[in-house]
Amino acid sequence: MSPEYGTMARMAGPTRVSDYTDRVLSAAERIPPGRVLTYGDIAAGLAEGGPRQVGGVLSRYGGAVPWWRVVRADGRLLPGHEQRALAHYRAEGTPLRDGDPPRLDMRRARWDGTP
DNA sequence: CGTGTGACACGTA
DNA sequence: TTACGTGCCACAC
Repeated sequence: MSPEYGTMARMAGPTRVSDYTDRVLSAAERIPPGRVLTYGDIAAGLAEGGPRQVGGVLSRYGGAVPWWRVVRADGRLLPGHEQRALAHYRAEGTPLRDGDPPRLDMRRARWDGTP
């Protein structure tokens, strides 16, 4: 078992993280390996908040979930984490458009939501 | 209660 | 193709 992000997040302080944070992290966790969702996709799926809110949550709690599966709509890798993300993508077989710099092949990597 | 700030999205040049 | 402006929405000051 994979320890859940919530374990630490909820126990992190006197006041538990907002439900919104909970939902965002849950959404990120259910993205299958080899697939990705954009910040906007998650925001739309939650029907709450926007892409920037999702990004904000991931920036703070991303370390507890597969953050590399949540990407920008243009397919560019997260600045400052390109190598880390790339390693995961290659390991999971996530569709990439090799080049310089390498980018995600959003057309094929984007998860339609069906497991 | 106004202003600034983001791991964003999208249209336009 | 990249760069910039505008819209967006929750949150800290």
